[in-house]
Amino acid sequence: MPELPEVESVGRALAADLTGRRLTGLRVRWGGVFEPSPGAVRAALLGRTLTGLHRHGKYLILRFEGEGNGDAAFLMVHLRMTGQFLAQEDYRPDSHVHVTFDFDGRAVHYRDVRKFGRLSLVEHGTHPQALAHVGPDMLTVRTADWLGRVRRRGAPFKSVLLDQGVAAGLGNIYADESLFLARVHPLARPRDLDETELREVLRRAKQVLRLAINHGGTTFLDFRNFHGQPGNFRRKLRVYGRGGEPCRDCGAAIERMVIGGRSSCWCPRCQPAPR
DNA sequence: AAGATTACCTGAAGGC
DNA sequence: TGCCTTCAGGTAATCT
Repeated sequence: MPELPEVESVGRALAADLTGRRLTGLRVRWGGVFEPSPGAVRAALLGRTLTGLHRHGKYLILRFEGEGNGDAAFLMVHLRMTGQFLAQEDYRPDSHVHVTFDFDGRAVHYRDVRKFGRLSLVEHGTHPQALAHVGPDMLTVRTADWLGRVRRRGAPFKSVLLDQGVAAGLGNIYADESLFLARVHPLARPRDLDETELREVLRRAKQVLRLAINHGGTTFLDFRNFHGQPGNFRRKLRVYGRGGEPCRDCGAAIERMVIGGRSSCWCPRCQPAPR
């Protein structure tokens, strides 16, 4: 599932391959991925050049310029659960490929088995509001800003980390990993922790995100990897998906429970239960 | 009004 | 050519 590190990796690959190229074709098999509509996206972007790509949390924002009315237009991408961009030369689209972009003859396929992902047109004027509901990026948020956002929260820390309005980018995997590294129980409430503990959670979150980026992410299919193999961070995971298995640090059995509707794993010895 | 629950989707896995 | 249920998780909408 793409979280911040996987989205970062996809974005880097897209930027490296497509920046400066012109969108010459748009083949749509299932128009439901586009907001507000395939026609609007086609009218706004076809014939224009991809001039920049930016990531914020789990969003990718593609900037298109040239021709048109002179103003830049943006395509805001969220891969949700199973969205992928694939560009292997010999790739044969299957029934889950909903859109194929042609960039000067180079085909880039958008594939999404569960159809949760969205490719949203953002017109020039509405650009500032497009991400208004999303908090600062988890990788670059300033400590004082983040502390102010979490300090009074009474929900389980696990849920606060997943709240993209607080800070954007952590998903279920890296939220569990961050709490393990910080030695904080997922049910601990931010308002009950002291500032040192809160700072440690943020420090560890940034650390694990950077580490995962350097390993190519955990589960996404990198479109530059013609084998379609996943990133290799999976083997580094300390608690996520390891319920019942021994903690790599202390050997205790990793526990699992549902918190805020999300499967959550932690080590009962390394992350003692809150009082 | 923050916190909890459900809807959106499909495929894998497991029980029987 | 087995059928059915459960699970997986990001976010928006809908609840309490």
